[in-house]
Amino acid sequence: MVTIKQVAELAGVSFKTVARVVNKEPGVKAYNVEKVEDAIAKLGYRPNKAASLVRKKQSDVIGFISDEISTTPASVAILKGAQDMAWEQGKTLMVFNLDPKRPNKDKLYEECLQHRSEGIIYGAMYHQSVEFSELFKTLPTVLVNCVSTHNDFTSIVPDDELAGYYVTKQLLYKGYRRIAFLNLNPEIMAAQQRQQGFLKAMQEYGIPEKQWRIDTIEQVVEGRTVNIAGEVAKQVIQEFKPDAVLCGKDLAAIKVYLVLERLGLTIGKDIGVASFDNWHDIPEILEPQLSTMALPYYEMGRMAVAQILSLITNNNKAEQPTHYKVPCLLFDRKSF
Amino acid sequence: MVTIKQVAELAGVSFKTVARVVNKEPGVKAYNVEKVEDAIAKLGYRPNKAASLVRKKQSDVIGFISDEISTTPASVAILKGAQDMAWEQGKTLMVFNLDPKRPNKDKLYEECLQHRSEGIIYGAMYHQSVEFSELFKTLPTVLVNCVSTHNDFTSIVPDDELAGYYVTKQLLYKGYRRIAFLNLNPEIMAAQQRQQGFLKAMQEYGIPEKQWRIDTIEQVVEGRTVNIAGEVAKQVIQEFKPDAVLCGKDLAAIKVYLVLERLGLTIGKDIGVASFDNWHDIPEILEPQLSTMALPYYEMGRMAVAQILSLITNNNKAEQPTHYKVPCLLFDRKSF
DNA sequence: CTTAAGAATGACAACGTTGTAAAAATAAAT
DNA sequence: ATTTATTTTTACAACGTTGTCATTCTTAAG
Repeated sequence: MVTIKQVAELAGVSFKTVARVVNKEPGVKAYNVEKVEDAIAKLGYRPNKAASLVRKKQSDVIGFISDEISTTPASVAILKGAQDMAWEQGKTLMVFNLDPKRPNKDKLYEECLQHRSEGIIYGAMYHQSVEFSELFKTLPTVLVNCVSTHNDFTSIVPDDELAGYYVTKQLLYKGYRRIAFLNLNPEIMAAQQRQQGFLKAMQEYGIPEKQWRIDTIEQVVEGRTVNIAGEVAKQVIQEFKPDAVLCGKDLAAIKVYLVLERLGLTIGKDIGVASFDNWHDIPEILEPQLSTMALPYYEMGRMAVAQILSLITNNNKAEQPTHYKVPCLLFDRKSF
Repeated sequence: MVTIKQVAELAGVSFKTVARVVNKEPGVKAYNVEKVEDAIAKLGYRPNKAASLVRKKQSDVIGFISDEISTTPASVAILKGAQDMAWEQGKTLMVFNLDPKRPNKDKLYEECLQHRSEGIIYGAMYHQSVEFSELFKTLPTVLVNCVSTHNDFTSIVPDDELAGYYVTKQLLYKGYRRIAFLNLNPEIMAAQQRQQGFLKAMQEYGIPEKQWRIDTIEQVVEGRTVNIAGEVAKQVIQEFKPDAVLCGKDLAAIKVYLVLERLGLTIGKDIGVASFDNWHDIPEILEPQLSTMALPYYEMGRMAVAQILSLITNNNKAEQPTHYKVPCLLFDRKSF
């Protein structure tokens, strides 16, 4: 690899002058700038970020640790948002995935430390509560889509309660009065909070208990989450005969659509369907198109980097960690 | 940040001895090892990878550049595979996404060069042909899910022709004789090659032209790809009345399922459905479960890193680039 | 033409490591 | 006990940058 000194030699100036040109520092004669730039182009010189870091003690790298996140399509958007923001701010993201078999967060954190990351973002697949060791206090650290069990980190999560409340209210507002909520695994915070929002809306409208029903579409068997949306949907719809179904995720809504098609019910007329996620093409591929609460993952990713940067500039001073709840947006289509 | 010298001072040895302990070099007295390890623990020392790189000229970093890949769920698995393999081999992946608005591959390549990446993986969203500048010849470079327009890079792609051939043969073998192929955008290599495989199988079985039909479920309007699976599926099924439908992707299969449910046809009995992708939970959430050709993205990601490592150790010597076609696996479920 | 001030350039230390070679300590052989 | 061989430790240069400060070159003023 060609170094700054080789460039200097070819350009016939001192290597410090080359450094000035490379870093766009002022005070270099135009003819020298030209000579240097020619030499750089000719030799194909690229500054060595590592050497620069050693001297400057500034890596411009932010670590991104995720629990499986980058394989789950729903929350890939977090990564994308973080990456876009990081790039805009002249930072580079270093991405690590937890090994699902031996999930060792600390090991990855160590890796980030060795690369002299300036901060760490930890992203989770589902909105949940996660335990962190003291090690995570080393650098400015922000949690996305999860909170710490001791609430001792700045976190960015979707406002699932508000989302549950809002979509339920919309259902009620449009006149639906017998609603089945096919919720996610209740161990997940998202499920709990949405349920609270759901209940709050029910209460405000004074809907009696017999007119709604909550079931879970995920079962945890030996640590693995099993999707039972199919059977549950069929059973709930046939037994309870709701006039609207609220699904915990778009994938479950597919299942509901299929059941309803088979029963000959017209979605959006005979029965309403709503959901959470707004996952890629799914809501638009369904017919009628699915109305769903979009989870603001992309925005959350951006916010995470923004928060990290703010922590860095404030020198991570131990003020109270902040907990951000990002509102979700209803994509109002045709299914209710 | 604490340095090796501070550790040496506390341990009462020279900093070179500390370096030996850190790098597990032999020839340090046991009592010194202990003193050093104590000091390291007490001070929380972590080796500075950047400083190490400057001296050793070995970054252990592999660059991963993708065109939108990490936002498209189908191929996120590539990234995961690459990351797993990299981690196993003691390498770190540095991930960059192309900005879809201003897709400047070279800029990201430059970034990797500045970090002294040892090699670059370029991953594409769809199996396609991509043009690369000379810059990409700088480091050992491997393409995943795409090939270069001049075939001048080692590439790893799914064997889409074989996949198309195989799944079609399976359909024919099971007795289906009137098959509609709802193919992806024909500009994409995946679509072209699957079509070749499809036709080859048709020919081998001597199926006359009138008994099959190929339509496209994606339209390119002003650079944007628009999904028209819905209308096409409905139209083809009603007009052509196939006894089997082969879908270009699982998402399109959802659409086909919905159409068939409405028409009262029983999938797997009245009509067969097959697809490509094996995308997350979708094939299993459908009923009957969808038989689909799984694209070997995870494996391709792993292979990419393996190839990079082999190129690195062979010093990237300009032998002919190799083109790997990875076979796809049929997940044989219940839909045909 | 001389001088002073300011602009441009250069010399060199420093960053935290690794690599090399020399020095010191220990063990083995005489 | 002395010498030799071996193991362990240390001193110091090197890596490619950036930061500091001294030096040289320009330009303008006297």
